[in-house]
Amino acid sequence: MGERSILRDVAQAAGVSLRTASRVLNDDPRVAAATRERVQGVMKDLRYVPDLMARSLRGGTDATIGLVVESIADPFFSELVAAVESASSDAGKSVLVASTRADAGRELRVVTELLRRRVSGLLVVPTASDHSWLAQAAAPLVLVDRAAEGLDADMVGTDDQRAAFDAVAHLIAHGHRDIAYVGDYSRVSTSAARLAGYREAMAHYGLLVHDELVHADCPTARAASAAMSSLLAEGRQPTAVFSAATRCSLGVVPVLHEHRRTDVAFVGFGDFAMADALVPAVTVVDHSGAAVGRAAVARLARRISEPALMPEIVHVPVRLVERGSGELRP
Amino acid sequence: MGERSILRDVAQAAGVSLRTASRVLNDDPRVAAATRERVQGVMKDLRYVPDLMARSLRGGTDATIGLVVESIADPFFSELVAAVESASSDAGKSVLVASTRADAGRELRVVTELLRRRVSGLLVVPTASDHSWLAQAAAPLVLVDRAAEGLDADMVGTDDQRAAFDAVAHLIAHGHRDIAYVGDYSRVSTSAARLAGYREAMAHYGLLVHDELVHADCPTARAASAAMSSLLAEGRQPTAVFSAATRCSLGVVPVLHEHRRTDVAFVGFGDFAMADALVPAVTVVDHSGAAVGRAAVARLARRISEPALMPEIVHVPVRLVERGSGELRP
DNA sequence: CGAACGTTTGCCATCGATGGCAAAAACACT
DNA sequence: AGTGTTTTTGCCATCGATGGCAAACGTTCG
Repeated sequence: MGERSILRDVAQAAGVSLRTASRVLNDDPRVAAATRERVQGVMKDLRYVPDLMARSLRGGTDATIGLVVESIADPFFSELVAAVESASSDAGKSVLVASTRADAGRELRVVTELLRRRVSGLLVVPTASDHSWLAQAAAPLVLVDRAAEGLDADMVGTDDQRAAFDAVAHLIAHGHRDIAYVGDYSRVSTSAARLAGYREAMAHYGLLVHDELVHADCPTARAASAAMSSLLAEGRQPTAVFSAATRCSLGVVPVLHEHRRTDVAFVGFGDFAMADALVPAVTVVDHSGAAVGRAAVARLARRISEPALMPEIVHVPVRLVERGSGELRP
Repeated sequence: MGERSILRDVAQAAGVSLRTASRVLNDDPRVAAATRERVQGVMKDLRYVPDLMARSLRGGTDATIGLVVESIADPFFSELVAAVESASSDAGKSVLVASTRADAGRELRVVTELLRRRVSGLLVVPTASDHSWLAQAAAPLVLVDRAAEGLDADMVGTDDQRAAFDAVAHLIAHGHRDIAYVGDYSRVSTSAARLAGYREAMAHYGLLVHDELVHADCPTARAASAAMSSLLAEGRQPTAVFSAATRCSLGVVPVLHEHRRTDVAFVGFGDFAMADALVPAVTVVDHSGAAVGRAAVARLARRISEPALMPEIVHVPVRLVERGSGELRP
């Protein structure tokens, strides 16, 4: 429970001025080798630990980055948070997390709060709505996973449309023509892009999109289950299904198993826990939060050091993990 | 864009002293109503936002809490992080997250880093190893999920042994006698407690534990899969399985399905995404990170306001979610 | 030996907000 | 009006570290 010692104590004990002690702390070369060693010795003895608050106040910026996501518990975002924390920590920065709960008001509040902390940079997964106010933010900013309306800033994410295109093209290449789509509402911009990719692939290979096979109204696993059940129960039967979100896959896949319709080909957007243990193992687009998180941290570091950079869109490559379910033939 | 304004600017513009402006900011009653209004008006006009670094430096403590977990991406921990962020945010505190990657050295580093930030409190999921050094920590501390060796501090978590006991007793009540155990190594203290609960239940109901049915060596889903496969392939056949971790369940359940042995009863420790969509739906001990997180934040708040409190162990109740797989009879 | 130079070191102000204390103002009352 | 009391306000120091500048030191050279 020893009193925590400050730089003044160190300086005093070493018989030097505060300024010199500070120099030693910051590896300033303008310190005689002997003095440096003496001071460092004292620092060890007193178990001196620099106070980051003081440094941040003086320096005008804190060695933390703020990360704002929609929901921390979501598998994709939790991977993202983990990767961001890991990469930042390696770069000597701590991470402040905050969630918006998909609420624009709350988003404004948490971002403001982070700015008050003088974070050295911000990573934000924008919630759908106007974000021009973010342009005022006095901190380097990188958008993650999706672009923000009314805001020209760096964006690191996946090329959703292209990834969806590839996934659907994969199914088409295996002979499927009646391919169902199950995904979230199109007002979520990433969902819209994935649906566009689906349509683009169908069109590109000269296939007709049957609207009854398109369910772009499943925000939850439960909704996706219902959608899949109804697809199997009536109307034109799909020989393959493309699920545009992990949440949806978690609803669709069990239904296929339950109805013993594992003959229906399946490709999901986003990996999930049991995917490779099921029979057949589930083919997915490897939409990993980890890769996006790492790339976002890298881009933010770049923007911090070179603030004048033109805003840029960075697309993290995704790959199709072929495990069986996506390679079934009709 | 616009220069960020500081309290001095506000004071100047309102024609009052810095101290008075500060009083207005902190709702100090010793300010005339008229003055207060004038100052508040100026604050609005200048879009004044107080600097938290300065406040923290002066106050000696920052309105953040530090959260240290083993791995952020793990489903249990990500729920925990989400709940902690949510509860803290409601209490006006930000959250700094850090992960230990199950490395004692890294744990020491990240905790030290958080202390340098003068967090107002620490929530730590200790990695197995001696933690007496944490007693020196100059910040209120609450351990989460498990106790730490050599450290007498608050602990908020589940009563693992009891929950495991109940789960196994549930299987026994449904007529099972040959109950297999699949779980992580016993050097993880929570795993040890769960195994103890299993043994206790068996003993309590006069059943013999067959060592060949006990697999306490599965740190991953893959290992659990292998364990389950070998259980089904040879030797004494279990009529029920108790999986002591979500990770393990994610390995065991697919194997049961793959071998079409869904007649084997199953109870898992920890809920997971597909559990209620499978057939039969999976009975689990609802070991939710959310509840633990909320309780931990509450306890930390209490400890911050009353530092002299005796350390205490808080057990968050868990309940058995009966969905079908655990109610099968032999 | 003193000038001129480079190397070390130290003093003071600063970042932005808050706490202690005292001064000023406002009010009550004899 | 004068004194006492309460309210309202302001000055200054402080939290801990760092930057600018100047002073002290040591060295080399004319």
